[in-house]
Amino acid sequence: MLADERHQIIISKLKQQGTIKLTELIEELHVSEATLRRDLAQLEKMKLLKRVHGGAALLQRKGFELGIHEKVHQFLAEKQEIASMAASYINEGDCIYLDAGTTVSELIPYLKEKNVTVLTNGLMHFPSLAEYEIKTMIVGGQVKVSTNAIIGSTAVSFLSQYRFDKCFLGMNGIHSQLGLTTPDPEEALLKKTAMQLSSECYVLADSSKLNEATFAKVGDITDAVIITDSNNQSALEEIRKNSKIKVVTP
Amino acid sequence: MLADERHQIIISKLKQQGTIKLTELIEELHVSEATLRRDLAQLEKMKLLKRVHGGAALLQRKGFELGIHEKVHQFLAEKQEIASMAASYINEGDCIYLDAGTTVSELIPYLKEKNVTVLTNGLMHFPSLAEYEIKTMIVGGQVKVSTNAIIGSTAVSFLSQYRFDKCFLGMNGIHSQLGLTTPDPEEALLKKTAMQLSSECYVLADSSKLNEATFAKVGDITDAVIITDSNNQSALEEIRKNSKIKVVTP
DNA sequence: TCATATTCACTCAAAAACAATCATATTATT
DNA sequence: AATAATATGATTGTTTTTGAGTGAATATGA
Repeated sequence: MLADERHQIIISKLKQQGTIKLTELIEELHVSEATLRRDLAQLEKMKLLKRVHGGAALLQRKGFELGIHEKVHQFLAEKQEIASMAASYINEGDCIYLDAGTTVSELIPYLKEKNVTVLTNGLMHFPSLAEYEIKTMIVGGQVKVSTNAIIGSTAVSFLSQYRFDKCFLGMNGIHSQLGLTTPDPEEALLKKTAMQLSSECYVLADSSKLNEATFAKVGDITDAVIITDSNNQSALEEIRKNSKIKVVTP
Repeated sequence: MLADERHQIIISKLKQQGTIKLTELIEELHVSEATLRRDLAQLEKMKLLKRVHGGAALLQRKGFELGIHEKVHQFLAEKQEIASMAASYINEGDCIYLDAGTTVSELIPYLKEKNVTVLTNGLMHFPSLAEYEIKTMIVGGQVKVSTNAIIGSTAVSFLSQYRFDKCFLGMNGIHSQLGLTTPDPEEALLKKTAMQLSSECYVLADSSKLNEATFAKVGDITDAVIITDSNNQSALEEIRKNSKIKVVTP
């Protein structure tokens, strides 16, 4: 077995389970302990993992991938369905704004064939955008570490130099009376700005966000097309009355 | 069997399995080891695969993690020494600009205790900056996928809204007559802009860059303090004459 | 705290893979 | 057909990878 192959297996197993024992790897790959140790040492040097006593662990940097591990898998199926529907609204050559957030992330795989230009404030989207070779611009400004989003007044004024065919936003609260809300006022302002600059606005949110409200208001529910799933029928009916809402069916 | 035929088989098998062993190919194609080695060397040169010990692997240029890593390890010890010296020039509370590039990356661990504010155009720095919880701003603009750097006119005009105490730049060529150079004119322009906006400029480059020149000129060697290692004495003497150069000793 | 059991880092020798060279075979050109 | 250009295969010595053995370092449980 090639060393490179071993490395790939180690990394993929790590990503699956978060940590891995040396003994486990010995059994599975049928190579000596010394070799595996060398492999781990190399991979550590490449900053692909961190060695711990007895094996290795993912290095959870607060950069690109953090938080993802907990959040990303929640409602993953729903998020993918939602993203798939959202993608159907995109036309060839559109210029679109992608908000930070995990639901919006799921939209990226659909973008390649649409040949779009993307502006985003979500640093976590970048690896994926690069993978699909999508023409990308990044909003300049201050980085909010906890969400890997770029926010602040600089970001707002940067954003206002552009116009978009469509914007795709994540949202924490969608309420029939209280409108679209998100906890951080800075983020709210950026979302609001993006909406004003876009011909069409889409809010992507799983149904757990329906009939919820958080601190800072972004806009009214009529300001955007809301795309969500059907796992929260009671809330859906409430909101359906007076909004442009699209519901994906599983 | 035609050479071209072999090449196609190699590539298709690679795409199937991700990696391939040389011994495997020998058995399957019934040609000598030497020939296959030559084949792999050629295909590698055409960037259709990457040779690894024992065979070959697909080169995954996807996103971040790989591709860069080959470079990361070259001269790593030197880069760390250089970064360490560069760090000694930083004062508490400085506002600094960090250029994209692997050498500059090594500077980041030293920044935490200095309590600096960082503006950078290097997306690859972000995970590390986040890890050390450094106050960070990102330059807005177009992303150049191959280097994960933000460049272009937007980036330049974004940059010019700021002033820095120090800037730390990577550089591809440092030549006593031809000055500081880098292959991409867009990147050169951004570096140049950063230098004009900074009170003090530092160029971080291992000694393999000395007495080399590439396409686009950034400035003269007197425009910045050059920090390099001592592994290229002949080039050092040439440059030492008329520049502010600092040499780290291993 | 101590004793025990893992786990670790290091060295060394064997094996595998490597690059370089040269002789031979194949193909192209005149 | 003769020659040149290229591709191939065998041989060589060198480098890299590997696995086993050793003692030191670290965790675990009494």
